[in-house]
Amino acid sequence: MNSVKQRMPRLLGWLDEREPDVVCLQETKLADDAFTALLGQELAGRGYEVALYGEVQWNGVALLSKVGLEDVVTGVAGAPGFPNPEARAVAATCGGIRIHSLYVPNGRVPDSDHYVYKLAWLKALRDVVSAGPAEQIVCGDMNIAPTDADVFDPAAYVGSTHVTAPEREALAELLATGLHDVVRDRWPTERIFSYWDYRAGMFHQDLGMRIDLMLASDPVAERVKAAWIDRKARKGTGPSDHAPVIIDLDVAPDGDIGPVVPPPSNPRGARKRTTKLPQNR
DNA sequence: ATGACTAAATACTTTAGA
Repeated sequence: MNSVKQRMPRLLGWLDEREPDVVCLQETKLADDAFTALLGQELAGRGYEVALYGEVQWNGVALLSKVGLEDVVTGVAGAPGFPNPEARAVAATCGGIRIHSLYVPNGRVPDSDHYVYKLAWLKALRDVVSAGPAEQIVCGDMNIAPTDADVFDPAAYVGSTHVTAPEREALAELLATGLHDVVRDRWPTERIFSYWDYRAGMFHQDLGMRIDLMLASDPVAERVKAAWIDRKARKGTGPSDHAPVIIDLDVAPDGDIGPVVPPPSNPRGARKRTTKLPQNR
């Protein structure tokens, strides 16, 4: 979000456009009471239950759900603070899936105190996910580009955080609990970024990084029918510097995630689409 | 030239982001 307060009109417009069942927000930069005062009514009116873990100035995460919001846990058990606990994780069970909305620490400079904090935080996260149920989604601003294909120019990031071997190893250990990077799996060779620096026209030149990830366990990954980065949401006036990542899940055999919607009756017969769809860029 | 842009607290500047 880079401030939910600054992004409120865009957020509400995006919710109305996409109508997601579950939404994970990061970098809300708002204390919980201020979040509720600002957005409580707007979200309730759209059918969302809300779980919040915010603070006054920085960080802040949220989970919105139309399909249930049970067993809410804030923070990551066993994770360090910097030095105090920071509002970087909220988890809940929504429609039968354990969902984690995460804002992984930045790391700032390799080998700095903040970098050590980032790695320790990720290790604690791995342990929590490892002990979690079979159906999980681990998502948010992971602040790691999984491979060099996930940055516009690997040479530009040498010596920077987000691409170092220990960070990528920490991500690999998280994935080794049984998670799939479902957006990369869907677009194995495409240039796809989720973050572009505000400066120097980086977005307009498509010079970015893919650091916002949607990681799903096996039974959830099997239900992914679409997965993409909503680059359009980064355009226009007053955007965040990140774009939303979206996945569309098929309804589970037990009906998890939303009501089963009957197919529309179409007495005149289905019409074939003949116009070419625009590219998502 | 560690610049550029955006946001926050508290404040007219510093810290943070990545």
